[in-house]
Amino acid sequence: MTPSERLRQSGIRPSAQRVAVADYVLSTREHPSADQVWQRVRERFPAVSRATVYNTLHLLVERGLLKECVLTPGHVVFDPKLEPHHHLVDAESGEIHDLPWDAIRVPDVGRIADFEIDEYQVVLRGRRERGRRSRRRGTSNS
Amino acid sequence: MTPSERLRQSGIRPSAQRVAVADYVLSTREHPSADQVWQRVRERFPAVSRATVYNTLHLLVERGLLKECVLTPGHVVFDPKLEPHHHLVDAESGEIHDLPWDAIRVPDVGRIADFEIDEYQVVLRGRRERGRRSRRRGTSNS
DNA sequence: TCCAGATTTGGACTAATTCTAAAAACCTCG
DNA sequence: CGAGGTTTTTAGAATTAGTCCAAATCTGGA
Repeated sequence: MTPSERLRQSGIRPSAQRVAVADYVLSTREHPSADQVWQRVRERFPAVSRATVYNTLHLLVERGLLKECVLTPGHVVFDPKLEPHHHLVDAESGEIHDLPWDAIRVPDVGRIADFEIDEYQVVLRGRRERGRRSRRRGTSNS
Repeated sequence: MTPSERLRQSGIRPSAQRVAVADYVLSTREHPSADQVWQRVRERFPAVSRATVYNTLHLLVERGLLKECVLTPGHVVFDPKLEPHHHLVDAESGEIHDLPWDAIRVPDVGRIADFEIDEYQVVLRGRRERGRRSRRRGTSNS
């Protein structure tokens, strides 16, 4: 399905600007920030304003076509992968990698205390291995 | 151990301002933001500048006395609990709750792909139950 | 075509954080 | 104590990410 069709399906009128944003952000695996999206979109559509990019991103999130995630301080990024998955942050480069849901099986957390859990994910931080294969216990990053 | 002693132990000179910050932030369970810390500290020490509070918080994080965490967009908070644990975010109030490490047993993630994992935690989002006990599958929040 | 509503725009505005340069506090040694 | 050097603190300016706004532009339907 084309981005334009997806927009229409979600009740979003596919204006040229929106399609330009969607074209990029709904297919990337780069976990871009809003400003990175703006940069990208301006390459092909130099006139888009920042406000339009922000508006569109929020619209896409609202309609469930895009996910927003915060994994590192002061850095909100967007992720078009809708299926549940986990995230691995490279502590050195800051790069974010998706991990398939089944890579880590969390015993089902239907409820915890008196909370009903809407969603959850494991967030991992680590660094690319350079040969040495030590292994450490996980620690929370709170 | 007093906050002042802990500072000294970590090689941080315990100035009055730093002690005031540490007194609060190293013992709270509120997951305060930097500005909340500033508010708090000013109650007892009206002259502290915001810059000092930020400096001190960073120093504490650097020396490992405090953890910084981002769980919601545009909201960095601090957590003095150093032991590994998970986090549960109340989707309605935004409140952050600590979950004991053993509340969720993640099968050990020593390595994933070619990454060495430094730390990890499960981040959950949910809402306080009001009677109805449906249960949903977890979904990532990416 | 014309209109009402939807969309986009640039710029002003805000909030959070960092930076900066000067002032204040604090050691240490004589 | 008192000078001199280092560390810390301070106020405010600067920066960054993001929001808001009113005006201009566009669009689809009658």
